[in-house]
Amino acid sequence: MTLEVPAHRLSASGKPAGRIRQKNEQAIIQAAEDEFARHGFKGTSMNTIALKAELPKANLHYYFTNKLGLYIAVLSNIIELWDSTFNALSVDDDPGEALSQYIRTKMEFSRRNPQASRIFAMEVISGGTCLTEYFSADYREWFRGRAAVFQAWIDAGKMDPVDPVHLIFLLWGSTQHYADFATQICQVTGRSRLTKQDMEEASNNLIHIILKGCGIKPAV
Amino acid sequence: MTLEVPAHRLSASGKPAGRIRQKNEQAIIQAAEDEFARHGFKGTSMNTIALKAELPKANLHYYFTNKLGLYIAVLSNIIELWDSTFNALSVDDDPGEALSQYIRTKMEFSRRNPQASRIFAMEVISGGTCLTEYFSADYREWFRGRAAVFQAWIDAGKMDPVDPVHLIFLLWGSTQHYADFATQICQVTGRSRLTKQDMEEASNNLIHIILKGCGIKPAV
DNA sequence: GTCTATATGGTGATAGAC
DNA sequence: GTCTATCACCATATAGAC
Repeated sequence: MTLEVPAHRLSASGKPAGRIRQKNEQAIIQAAEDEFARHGFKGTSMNTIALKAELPKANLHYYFTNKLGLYIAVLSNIIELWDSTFNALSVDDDPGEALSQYIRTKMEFSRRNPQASRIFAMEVISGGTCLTEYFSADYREWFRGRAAVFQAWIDAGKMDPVDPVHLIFLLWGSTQHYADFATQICQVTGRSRLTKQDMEEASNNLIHIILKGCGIKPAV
Repeated sequence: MTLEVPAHRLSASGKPAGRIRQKNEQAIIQAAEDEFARHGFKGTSMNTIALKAELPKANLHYYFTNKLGLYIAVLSNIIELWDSTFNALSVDDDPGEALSQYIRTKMEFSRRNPQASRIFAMEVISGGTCLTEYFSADYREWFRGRAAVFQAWIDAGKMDPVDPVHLIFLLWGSTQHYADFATQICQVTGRSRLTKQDMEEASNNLIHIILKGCGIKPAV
């Protein structure tokens, strides 16, 4: 369920990477995340990334061969974190408890890694051509497995018979909105940034509406 | 509540535009929408737009002076349509009726104008620097007015005391998700595109969960 | 392993012929 | 009003010195 790490991410010999390499690669990926989140793939220049990483431009090509390789490396870094929260949901959980926890975790993730969420969003919005490999048959299978958890809760009479697929989209859409559209949210609410408290209030509201809307008994 | 139309959108004399001009400008804006939605502002080249519009590249500069002017023209075209649906909500409406109608309208808009939604999304995600003028004090005032409608419904005991501001974000986020993340939705569900029927099912699910979640009596 | 210097092609924009 | 020809610049990428 992760993007395959491209061959050129390994050191030329195939041995584990050295200290300098690790440090430099990390600095480059960090800088690239900032730039890709703000300008997308095509809109980002290797030069800007190099300046931000405080490394010669040619080094980026040394570590990642080309721009696409760097972009894929950034994306795979992100996606590894991404689905893990959603994997925590299990048939045996209490729906109210599990969903509340999921929403809080996802919102906290949105608060701490807004750029990760934004890069993923921009990639999908612009057609997701770099993710075709990721959005494979495996991914569909994984998604069906996740939807099956909700179906099991429905069959057990623990929640209303809503469509599990659309419920997942509601969960994803409503939580990611706080990372991706933070600029708009700040503007209309007159804030300069979303605080931890803002996000907790948002979580509480989402939990109230979604749980009640699905006929789920709230967690105690 | 609309972006000011730049002076250069008027013909040089200030008179209404001629037929050829109107036709060419429309073709350019249409082509620009496609490209900006796929590659963002920086990632889009005037050349690509010109090729898609089947016009000489220099014509774009003739009609819109520069790239930013064209982008703003596209954005203002979009935003005019955008808020109009949300303005329809009024204190005197029945909440169940009005919200159901709003969700359906918004989803139908997402289905018919996915690119519009995506350009707006990418602009906001990447910082919204071109929208600072639009996200003005006026916009905050307008937003507060919209939130007040929900507050009035709450005060009248027609719905639960949820936070109106977060409810608006839930409405925006959950409906736009179907336009912006259509690629991901199609991949996980194994569809090639979202049909009218898909969107109606999605609307029904959203309406069920959100109305019930807010303690609103469903429309008859 | 690292970085300077450079090749090659695409970018936004414009001058000036029609 | 419209479009051809061209500018100055910046993009990605690489060759080769250290």
